[in-house]
Amino acid sequence: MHLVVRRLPDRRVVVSRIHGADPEAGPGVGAGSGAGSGSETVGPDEWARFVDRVERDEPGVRWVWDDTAAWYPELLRADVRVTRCIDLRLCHAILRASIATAASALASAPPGPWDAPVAVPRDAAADAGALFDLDTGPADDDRDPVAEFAVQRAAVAGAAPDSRSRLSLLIAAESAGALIAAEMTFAGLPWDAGRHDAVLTELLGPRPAPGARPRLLEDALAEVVAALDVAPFSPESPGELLRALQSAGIPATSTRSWELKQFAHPAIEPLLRYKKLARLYTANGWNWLDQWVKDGRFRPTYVPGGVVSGRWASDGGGALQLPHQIRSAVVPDPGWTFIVADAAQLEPRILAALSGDAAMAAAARGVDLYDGMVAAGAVDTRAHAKVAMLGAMYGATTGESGRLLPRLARAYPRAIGFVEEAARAGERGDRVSTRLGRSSPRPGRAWQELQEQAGGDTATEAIGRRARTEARNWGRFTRNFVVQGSAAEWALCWMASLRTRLTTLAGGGPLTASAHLVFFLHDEIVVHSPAAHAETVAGLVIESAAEAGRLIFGDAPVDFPVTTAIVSSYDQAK
DNA sequence: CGAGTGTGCGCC
DNA sequence: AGGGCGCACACTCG
Repeated sequence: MHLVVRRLPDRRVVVSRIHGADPEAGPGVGAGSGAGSGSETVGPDEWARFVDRVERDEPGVRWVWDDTAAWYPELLRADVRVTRCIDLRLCHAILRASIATAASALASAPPGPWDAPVAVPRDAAADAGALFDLDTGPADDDRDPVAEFAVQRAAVAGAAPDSRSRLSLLIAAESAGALIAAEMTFAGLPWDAGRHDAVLTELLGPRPAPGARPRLLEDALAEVVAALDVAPFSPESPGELLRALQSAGIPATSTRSWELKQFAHPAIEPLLRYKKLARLYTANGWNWLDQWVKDGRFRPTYVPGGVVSGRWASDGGGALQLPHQIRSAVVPDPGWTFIVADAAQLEPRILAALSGDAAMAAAARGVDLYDGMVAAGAVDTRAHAKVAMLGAMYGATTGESGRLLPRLARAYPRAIGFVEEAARAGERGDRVSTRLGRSSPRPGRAWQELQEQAGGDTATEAIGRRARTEARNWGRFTRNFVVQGSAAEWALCWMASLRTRLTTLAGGGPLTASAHLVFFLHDEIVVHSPAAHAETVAGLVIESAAEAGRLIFGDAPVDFPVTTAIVSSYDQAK
């Protein structure tokens, strides 16, 4: 297996793999003939050194490859960093679905090898030869990255002028995100297993034998059984639990905690305690620790673009759902510290900027947007401001949030009108787009058929009701999509800007020898940094947030303040 | 017995 | 309630 390197204008370097017979006799770098003119081949043993040399000799180089997750971990293990890349797989997905490139050849082509998900070994780090042994996913022979890159550039070039610049930014940001995701997995989140064990022991009792319940869980269950005056049962089974509750006269219809909370019965408190502790035990207990924390690091796989809105997903260990209960186990190395930063009220600020609502932008001028709304007299309390805004962005129609909406719409007609319009578009079956041009998917076949049926002559009352419900459901999705997705773009730009600044600060050397990102959670980041650089890094985090706002919204008068905390464990932030 | 679905709950 | 996820477990189905 050899690697083919082809150079394009503008310091683009396209890399791909060749299967089958070697185009060159020996390893090393040579002028290739087998892979076409103007290309070089690089032997697998030379690959990391080759990239390192090009990065040094040709500043500003942008690597173009099919899938960052398949190329970059190998380089990181060799202490080689990449400054910029284009991740063709991620960008293909964006451009194929974007309304702004709907007329392109890329969008109108039938599904091809670039539409298939690429399987990457789950634990690439444990499998040193992974890069050269991939035998899953589409054959590389079917995926010519040079041709794909040309098709993608043509798609962007064919878009309307302001879409063009936004899509270019989106593509760069998405690709930078892929680099960051690989780097965060490589670095890992520093994790103190001893502290984690201490938290578990305090809350649950000592680690039980396999199959047994922890002592404090057992105690809570005994209290539940006594209070209900029933025979012992297994609360993990919703059926058994429901029967036990009902036999004690509690008219529960489900076993959800929020429903059980409303019943005044002595069994409820220990039952809720049981559920809380059981959750900790099963989701983030000793088994989780054994499985996910190795050598003082938690290394989840991040999945850039894993959510349709452009948010990241994660794979393994529930990285994006780390409960606050165990964040005290996230501890920096000796002599190092964490900078934890959080974008304050990101989504409502994004909405203010998206909609150009001057009144909401004014409320967003201060540190706390919700306080700003109260100060402007739009709502009476901060709690009301928050619940009303969240309701507006999520599409709440009833309850407190629904009642506050008219007031909000009077004070901020452009902002509320913006999300309402996104909802109407979804209800019609239209697609919507984020600020930079990521578009929502079309509703499914069943949805469209239902709407058509409801519009026909033979539609029954029941069909009409179902169609309207489904239309409103899809409208809530598109309503939220524009805000959530644009916020995800802001966060990508924030991280990408910060990554560049941290690289400059480091001035070279291995990734983990200087300040580096170790965690990302939608609107929050954690940097692991030598203690001496903490204040500097905090400053870079704030600069990067300002740059993200400028990149995406230009001179729109909306601030994106971030709170930064320099802490010696993750739970100390906020 | 394994695969798929539903429930409940953690995070934003 | 109302958007987006991942994961563990119970349960169902073939």
